Amino acid sequence: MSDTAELPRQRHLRADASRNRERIVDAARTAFVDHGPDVPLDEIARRAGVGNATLYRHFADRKDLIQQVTLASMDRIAEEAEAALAEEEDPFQALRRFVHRAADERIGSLCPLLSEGFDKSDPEVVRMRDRLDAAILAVMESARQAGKLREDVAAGDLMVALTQLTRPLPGMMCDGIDRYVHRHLQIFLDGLQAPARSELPGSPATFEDLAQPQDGAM
Amino acid sequence: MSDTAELPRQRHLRADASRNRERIVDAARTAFVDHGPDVPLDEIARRAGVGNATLYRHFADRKDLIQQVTLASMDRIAEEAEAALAEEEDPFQALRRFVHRAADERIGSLCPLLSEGFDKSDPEVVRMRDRLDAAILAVMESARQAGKLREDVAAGDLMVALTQLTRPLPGMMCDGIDRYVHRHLQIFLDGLQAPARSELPGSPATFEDLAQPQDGAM
Amino acid sequence: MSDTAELPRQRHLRADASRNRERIVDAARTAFVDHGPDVPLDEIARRAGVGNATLYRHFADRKDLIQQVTLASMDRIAEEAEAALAEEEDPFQALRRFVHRAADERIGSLCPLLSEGFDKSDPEVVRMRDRLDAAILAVMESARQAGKLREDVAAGDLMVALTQLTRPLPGMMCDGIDRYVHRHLQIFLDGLQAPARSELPGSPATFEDLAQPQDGAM
Amino acid sequence: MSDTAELPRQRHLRADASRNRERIVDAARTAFVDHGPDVPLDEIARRAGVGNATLYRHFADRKDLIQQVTLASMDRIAEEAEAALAEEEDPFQALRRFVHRAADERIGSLCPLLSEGFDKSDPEVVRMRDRLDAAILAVMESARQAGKLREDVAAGDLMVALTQLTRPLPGMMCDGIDRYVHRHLQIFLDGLQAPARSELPGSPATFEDLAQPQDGAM
DNA sequence: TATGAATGAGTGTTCATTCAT
DNA sequence: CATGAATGAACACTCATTCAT
Repeated sequence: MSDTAELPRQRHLRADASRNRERIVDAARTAFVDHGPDVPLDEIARRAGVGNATLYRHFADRKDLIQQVTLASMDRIAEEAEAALAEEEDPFQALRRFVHRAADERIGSLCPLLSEGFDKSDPEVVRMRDRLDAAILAVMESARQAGKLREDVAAGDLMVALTQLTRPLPGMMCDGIDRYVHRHLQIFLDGLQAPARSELPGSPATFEDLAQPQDGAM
Repeated sequence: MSDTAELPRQRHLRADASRNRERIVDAARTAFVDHGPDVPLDEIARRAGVGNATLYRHFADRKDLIQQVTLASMDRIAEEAEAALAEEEDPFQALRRFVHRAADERIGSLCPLLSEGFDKSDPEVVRMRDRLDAAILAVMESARQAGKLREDVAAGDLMVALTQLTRPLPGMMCDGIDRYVHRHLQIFLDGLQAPARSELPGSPATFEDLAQPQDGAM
Repeated sequence: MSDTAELPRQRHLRADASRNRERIVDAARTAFVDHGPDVPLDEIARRAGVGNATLYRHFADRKDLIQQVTLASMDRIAEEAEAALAEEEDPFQALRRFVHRAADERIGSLCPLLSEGFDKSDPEVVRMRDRLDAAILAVMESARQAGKLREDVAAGDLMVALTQLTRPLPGMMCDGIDRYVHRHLQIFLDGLQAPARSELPGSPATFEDLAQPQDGAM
Repeated sequence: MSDTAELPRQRHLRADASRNRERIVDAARTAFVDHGPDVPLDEIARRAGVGNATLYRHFADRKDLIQQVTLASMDRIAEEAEAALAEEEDPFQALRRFVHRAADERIGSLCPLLSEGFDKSDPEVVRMRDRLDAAILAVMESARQAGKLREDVAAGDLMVALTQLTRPLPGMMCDGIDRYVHRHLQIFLDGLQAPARSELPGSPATFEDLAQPQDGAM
């Protein structure tokens, strides 16, 4: 009935069960942001106000939970990219807006989780990645067409740098790092602007590159 | 016989004990880089080829080990900064060189460790931080004097961004992230160049700011 | 017998969980008696027939377990004192009965545990101590009124001596010390009888004195 | 102090070695008194001002050290008994004096150590026990002959009670228990005086009984 | 279905004892 | 002979995951 059709894991989910699932995902994101990726699952369950076993009813294990949380985050970020492209007149300004909004989504505390044992072959993941890839590519391509974005960077470069620059420092309150995040992103964006002020080593990293564990490219 | 007067923890350290200490510190740095800051200490001991208790003879606990490893790394990085300033003609090129060399030192996998329960009042730490601060400030000031470095950034900005951009993604082979690190640093450096292409939010972060847990500045 | 409502730690405790808790407390008391206060908690769990983590679900740490075991023991001993006073005609005989019954409760292996890191400010402990204090005082006062108990002793004296004389010798089978316990208590009781046969050094120790870590009195 | 010829462990012991041995035994006794029988051997070595390995050169293991410390203590106590008998006119006063002096020797913190894995067949132990037995028996017999000591107690009773009443409470500073020790011993001695005020359960425990691990007697 | 409870495997840390200088 | 160093075997405690109500 409601538009949960976007993540139709289980077809017929009881109303309270569906609500529990939502709460767990939200609690997990918050917990990851606050205490890092090793936060006890019991803590997440506690924050969500459910028993620990309920968490396991919805998510097979920690990896699965991370997967779902990450998907939800990617969904939001893709929306940000799409909105930025649609609403901003200046293409490079759209890129700036997207980047800063993604930072506010705490993308840094979630995307690193991608790397652990993340199942990149999961169809859900593939679908979401493609969507996000497309959205970001669109923003970048628009800026590039306008001559505002340097030529030697690709979407993968942006995502990795964005992720890294917004990662919480372990043990440091999020407010600690937050003070710097937007400054550094702004500097990085300045570096992305055309004309390029230096030559980059290596080759542009596309989104697909992120999925490949091993790469000999240089 | 000039002893290693630089870190005179214990006066008379037996030759083999000293060798073990070195091996543990080395193994720890490698292990932190490979598996993150939560790597089991037993794993570190195993890599160092010593028993676990030997590790505890040299380092009171995980925090202490991190402290020592970090100090060793800061030492190396300070040297890099000093050497870059002394040997490079172009002041901004000195900054570039320092940043890329620091990345090769895996600074990203060590300095974040600063944030956890790091004892910032430790005299050794204070001394090393001051030295590193001075070295980086000298590089930056030189570049600034030459009109190559934007005005609205300070040493703390550089250190945090450098740290973040070089952090290993947990679980990802180091080679994975390494592919991007130097590209991103180069972009960031481009963003640092004068003239500034945008206005930065917040205020420049000095080295001292990094030591303060709570800051209301924005 | 005290009703179980006296220790309503958790409101709704599942039947099996409650049974486990009981078994752990019992196993702990036995283990403390058999192997002293440093017996591995795993051993206690093993005796109770539960996993080690189950023990930690019920008791935060060793201190907590000791606290609970001690409380249970104090409860039983207080009952003994109350019963002795109520049922024995001869007041000094009531004292003798209480002392010997307390010995059978293995009080010696538990009350010493009071001294370590025992949280004397715990409301449960305070309440129980006050109850035990009142019960013993009543017995002693009754005997004193009858002119059977020497004047220069207080409840603290009795408790400490009772505790010491009934402590198990580490490593000695309990039966080893048991052979002597009741003999020695009987002798001690004889020494407590009025008229006093000698003058005691120091001053009577009240129950409150036992709670004070430091005392200059002599 | 008895001449050192009594403990001719090693025939030709270098002067400094002999001094070290003494210091270790002394440190061990103090450490046992202060921190209980589980005090780390390194702590004892530290107090003695020697390396830990030196301790192992003199004593095979913890058990051996305990054995030697106990022997030294028994030696002192035997002397006290002999001196009391020789110097006091009133036989029961001799008993009182011996008991209080033995308490000052912290016998309680050492004799319990007898029970653990104590090698009772060690000739040294047998010899010392016989000597101590004889000394105490002499004191008691003297008092009994004078009609001052009740008939139904033996030397083993006295030693066990004396040990128990002078044991330090774990974790409680020694001064804590010290306040009570002499009071309780005095009461116990009063209970020992003839005429007996009650009938004792069981049978008198001789010194030999203490050596038997298993006893069905009652 | 949701839940509290149970559990075993894992980690940090200590300590008795052995080794090498 | 004396010592600092090394070590493996504990033990306390945690947590992801499974079980039973």
